[in-house]
Amino acid sequence: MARPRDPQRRTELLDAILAYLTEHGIAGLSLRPLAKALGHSTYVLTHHFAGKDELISAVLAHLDRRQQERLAALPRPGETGGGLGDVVRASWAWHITEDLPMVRLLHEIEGLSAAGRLTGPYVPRMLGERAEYVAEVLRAHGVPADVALRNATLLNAAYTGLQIDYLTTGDTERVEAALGALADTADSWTR
Amino acid sequence: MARPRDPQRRTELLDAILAYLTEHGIAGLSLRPLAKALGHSTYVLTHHFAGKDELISAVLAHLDRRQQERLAALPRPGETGGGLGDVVRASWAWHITEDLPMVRLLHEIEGLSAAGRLTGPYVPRMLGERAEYVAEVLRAHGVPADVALRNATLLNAAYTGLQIDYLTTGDTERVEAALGALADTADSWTR
DNA sequence: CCGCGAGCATAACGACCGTCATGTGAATGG
DNA sequence: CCATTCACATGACGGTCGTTATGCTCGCGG
Repeated sequence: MARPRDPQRRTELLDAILAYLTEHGIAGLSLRPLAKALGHSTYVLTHHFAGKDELISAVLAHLDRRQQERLAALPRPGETGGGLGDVVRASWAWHITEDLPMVRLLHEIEGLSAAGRLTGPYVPRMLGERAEYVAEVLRAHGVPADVALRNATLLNAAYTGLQIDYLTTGDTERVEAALGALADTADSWTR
Repeated sequence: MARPRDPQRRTELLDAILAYLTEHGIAGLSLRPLAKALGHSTYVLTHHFAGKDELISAVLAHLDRRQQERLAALPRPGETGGGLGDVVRASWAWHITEDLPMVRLLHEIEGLSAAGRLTGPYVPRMLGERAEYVAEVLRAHGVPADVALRNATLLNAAYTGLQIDYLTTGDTERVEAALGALADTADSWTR
């Protein structure tokens, strides 16, 4: 036996690919420009991943993992402490000011997935994990399980829709007024 | 002078193209398969539209027009008559049972537009027209203009997000419970 | 009824696509 | 230290892409 495989290489590549995708999108992805941006030949991509389709699946899985970490790092307002609206407001501020390219990519992916143009379990899984986070917070505040699930679904849907609205129209004032109302509603659920 | 141009041809083509796009998506659009589906050669497309980019712009403009007609045909609940929630429930039922492929296409387009991968004024304009319809209904019920705009934004965002959730996860029960709550909220604004 | 232009097919162009066989060098377990 | 395996570049493959030059047909205005 000789030279063992480097188990980190794949993750490094996925991080670099993800960074590339946040700037160039995923819909018209082409392997040659991607490889060039990574400073390699296209063979690196077909070697570590079986082909383009498998690469995209791996990227979605990686993205799912990264979003899970993001959720886990979020404050989990219990029966004491701040409300859910604070999480909404803080998330919005972070997304808009620090993480816009990634948010754009996520909405491109969600749109393609909703259109049935992206298969695999990762996108529905990401939606489910977000819903579960919110529902858990609501239940911790004594909200019955079915109401918690319904309101979590509604809150996430509205948040997503407002992001799309903002990204599409750029109308900060109108969208952030609506976001304020949404955050207030979320607060009213946890008080 | 001879044979005058047929002014209907372009609209006929756009309708046929739109029908094709609802089944095959717009992200990976290729002229050859599209032309074949129309029963023509690709030259029909480059002849009536300057090129692929202009064709897509024309399709988006056409789609915008079709959506305007849809909005105009919607009931306009005034100070008397049914509430806004009824419109929400009826729209949902129609979208899910009769117009799913078009809804899929619209979300693919919105996602691409939010990601900045689709230029032109048509997608933001469509969002604006939907918002204006809802805001107008709210104002007709005596809601102050700024509140009407804010709630219209919120309602449309939530509706869009719920559609994406449903299209992605297929979880009818959970999403329709949330839709019910949303429709009830909309009713409470117009009573 | 003639001629012209609209509508369209055909076929070719160069560019780019994803994939893969082959070759090379470096690293490591035995 | 050597056999082996990984990591990667190179270059070619058949295929598809958007676009366009050329030419035919057919329907209307004069």
